[in-house]
Amino acid sequence: MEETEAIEILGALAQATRLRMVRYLVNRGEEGASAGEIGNAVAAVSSRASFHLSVLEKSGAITSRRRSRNRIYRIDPDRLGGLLSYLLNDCCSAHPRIRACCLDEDCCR
Amino acid sequence: MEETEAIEILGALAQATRLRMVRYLVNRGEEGASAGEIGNAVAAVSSRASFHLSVLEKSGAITSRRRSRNRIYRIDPDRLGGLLSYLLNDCCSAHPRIRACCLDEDCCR
DNA sequence: TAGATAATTCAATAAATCAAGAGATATTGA
DNA sequence: TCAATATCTCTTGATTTATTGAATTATCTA
Repeated sequence: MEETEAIEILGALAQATRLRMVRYLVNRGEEGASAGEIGNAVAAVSSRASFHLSVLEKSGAITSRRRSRNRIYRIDPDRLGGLLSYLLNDCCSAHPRIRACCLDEDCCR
Repeated sequence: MEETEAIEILGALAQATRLRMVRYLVNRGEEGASAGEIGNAVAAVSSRASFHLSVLEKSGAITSRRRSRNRIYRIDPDRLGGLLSYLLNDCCSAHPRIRACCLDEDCCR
């Protein structure tokens, strides 16, 4: 992953509404969710939800496709995994202590 | 880790100069580096380096202490590890595919 | 103590981001 | 085609962030 791509995803995640959207979509899995459902889940009015979803999609963290009247959003696991790999393996040179935190859920709180 | 803490670190990392600073500091390890060295390494004038270092320190990604005339900065591995753990285990519910990317450096590019 | 060095703070400006609502667009079904 | 539904785009204003150079603070050494 390129630095500019990583920065775009990091910036997309660095916002409470958007981070909650990602968390919600991870739990929805393959099924995904419509913009309306997501907006409801994170308490955002439709225009706000649409804006934040477009930021997430532009960064590549999520994908979408239209299904009837709805637009269904899903996370892109490879993309999110790619970001984590970039941070851990590339930026942090697989630092042993940082790596241990990822493997062991109870490591760093 | 709290959501607000994670967002602050994500926001700190979502900027090219700061991400390069972190990458540089990871490679410096325990030894750390002075503000001047870091500014040089990332091609930032002193006031800009100071500003970005303070953003990183405020987020908790790095720590500092004065040593003689210099201020020495170091990464906080537990804090960075905590962020990765938060993203992987908490936000992404240890999603198998995302997790695989972290463990296998060649998984998601 | 005076001068040199290292880093931070300040002031000014430019740019980006966020929020909410109004209106526009796309899709479906009667 | 018309009305209803779902989503997106645009506008406005407020807030935050980034950049630069000048001024300030802290520290060391001759």
